[in-house]
Amino acid sequence: MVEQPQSALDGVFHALADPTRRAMVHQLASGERTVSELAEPYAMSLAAASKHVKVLEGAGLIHREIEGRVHRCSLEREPLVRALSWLRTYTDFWDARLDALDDLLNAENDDDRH
Amino acid sequence: MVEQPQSALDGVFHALADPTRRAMVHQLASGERTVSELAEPYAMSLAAASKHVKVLEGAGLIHREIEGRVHRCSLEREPLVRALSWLRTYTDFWDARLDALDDLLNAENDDDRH
DNA sequence: CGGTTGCTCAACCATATGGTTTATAATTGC
DNA sequence: GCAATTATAAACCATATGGTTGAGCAACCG
Repeated sequence: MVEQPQSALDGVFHALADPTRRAMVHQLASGERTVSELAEPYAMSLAAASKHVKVLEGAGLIHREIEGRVHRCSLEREPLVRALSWLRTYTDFWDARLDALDDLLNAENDDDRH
Repeated sequence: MVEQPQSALDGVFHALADPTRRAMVHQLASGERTVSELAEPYAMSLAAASKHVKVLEGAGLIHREIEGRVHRCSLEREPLVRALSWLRTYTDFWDARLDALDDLLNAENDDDRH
């Protein structure tokens, strides 16, 4: 499988597209959790929750530390930052466009540089 | 319960999970595009591209203006901001944890809250 | 008018996804 | 050793997704 820089975002956004997985991220934000702990809030089998954890892990969003029979999961910041950066590119661009419009509307000078 | 409208994020993250759709967002960042223009760079049928546009529209990421037979699409900022905010919650939280750790390492007091 | 363009819709197909249940492996505890 | 706990794997199912082709429709053009 050829991993292109964009395909990393595929996994991250896809992982975050599921409300259960986002809720798991939320849980992990307050500290490490075992798979059982992550699964506990949801009306689904442990196996199903385990799959969600696997998707999050595959996207790099969590790190798994195996301690005996317990799998302890923790949040990884980097993929979140990468997704954030991607989004910011476009929200910032929009801001820039709005700013430019604002500049035009409030124009004191017509300094037109890019 | 930080987030009730989680289903809105479902659509946004799902839409952004596809590289074609992210590329379309990229195209739209530099201005309005017709469906044909959005479809042109990709090795897929217009119908397929049209579906992608529909997904983006369904997620609220683009607005469609019909001018005669031409559908002119423009980027909507708000869903991007919403996704960004969601992500920032967790990257910021991480920062906070690192800050807290930093505080611990430099500890002068054992303030023990989270 | 008739042809072409821009786009969507419908039907279809292969694969992915999210869930289930049952089975299995490894660890822990009595 | 045996039983319970923690978690994954495997098989299965329904639905969603992303693509195709072909039809159809409205709008522009000559």
